[in-house]
Amino acid sequence: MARDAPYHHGDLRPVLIAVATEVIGEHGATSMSMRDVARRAGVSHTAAMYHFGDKAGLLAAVAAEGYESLRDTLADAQRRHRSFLEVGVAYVRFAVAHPAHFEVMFHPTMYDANDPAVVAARQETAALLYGSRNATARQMEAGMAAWSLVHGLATLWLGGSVPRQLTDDPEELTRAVASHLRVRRR
Amino acid sequence: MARDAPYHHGDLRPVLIAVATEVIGEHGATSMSMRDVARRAGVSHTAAMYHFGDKAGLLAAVAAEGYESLRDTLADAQRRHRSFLEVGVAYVRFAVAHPAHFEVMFHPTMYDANDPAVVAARQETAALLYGSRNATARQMEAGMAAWSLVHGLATLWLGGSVPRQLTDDPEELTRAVASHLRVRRR
DNA sequence: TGTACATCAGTGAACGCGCGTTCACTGATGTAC
DNA sequence: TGTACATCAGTGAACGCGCGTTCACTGATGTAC
Repeated sequence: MARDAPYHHGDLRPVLIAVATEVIGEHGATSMSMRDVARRAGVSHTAAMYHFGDKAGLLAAVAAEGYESLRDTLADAQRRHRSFLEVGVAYVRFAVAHPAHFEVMFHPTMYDANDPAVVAARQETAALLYGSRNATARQMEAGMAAWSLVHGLATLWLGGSVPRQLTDDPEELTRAVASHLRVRRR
Repeated sequence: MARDAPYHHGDLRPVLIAVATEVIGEHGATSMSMRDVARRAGVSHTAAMYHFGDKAGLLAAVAAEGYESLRDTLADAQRRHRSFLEVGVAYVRFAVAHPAHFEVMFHPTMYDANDPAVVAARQETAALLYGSRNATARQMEAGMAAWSLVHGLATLWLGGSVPRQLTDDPEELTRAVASHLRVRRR
């Protein structure tokens, strides 16, 4: 790979993000190092510094990609099913399918949380969860209830806190758990 | 402190756990180092190795202490109020008051999750959340619903994902959010 | 009441390692004229 | 169509640092006789 590699990689930035995501999935975000990521990408570690400035910059890129991907996933579920339950199911499915992105996204002290790309995608994601961009306090509370439920379920699942007896399938679990709750009409 | 310290500390183990918790609260669990903890406790870092074997051992002790403390907190709320809502409120309050313990507890890859003290306290905690030690699948699902809700809320709060407009008080938020949901009678 | 000895609880020096960051540099590419 | 030059995208060596682990050792304490 390094044998016939041209001096200019041509597409290094997205490759580094993908490799970083892979490493984070294996060993966790704080164990990720720029040197390891660069090594796996077949490139000097200073090349990674060039593209992201520092380690926090690379993690910010992972977080931004995660929020964008989650936003698209939720928007798609919303458009196809027009069902809040299905949005929640899509949320859990995303978390389980992309644990590395999920981990980084919700640990904003690890990266620059004011990164413009992160802020934009995160706001768009939140708007989908609150049901509207200019939600009332009551709407936001109801949105937080739903968000908390699926976020907690996803987090507990990833952390291995869900009893094995229940089910092997996170999607099935989400439906079963949600069936025990209903939104109160106030 | 190091000037007149006796050769035998006399109570080093709990002190090291407390210092570790402090460090984790400041910089996160993966940034915690045995050397830093020992340094802050005024003791050689090999003394810390002696008590916990390795870094994972110290984190297991923090997790065990966390589960025991959470178990006591939830049991107390249950005993005093006989209300599931109050148990949930106590859960969120615990997480916000003890973010370091909370962080370690739910990242079992960081420590030896089969540590007997951890396993015991964790099972007792789970039993409180499921409402019973020998719960049926339906009971466990309902328990997971409540647990997910408060766990998600606590996690999102600690991660800074709750909009500032809502409230500054996590307990108030928990009550407001929970008021939008009711348990379905099936 | 001594005393010998095992065990417990700690010290401090040394090791090799991977890390992030900095630096001077090079090779490839795009652009103005 | 050339050519000069700026900019972009990378290299590789060097730095100082903190880390976990290991090692031989020491000082204090508990226990058997």
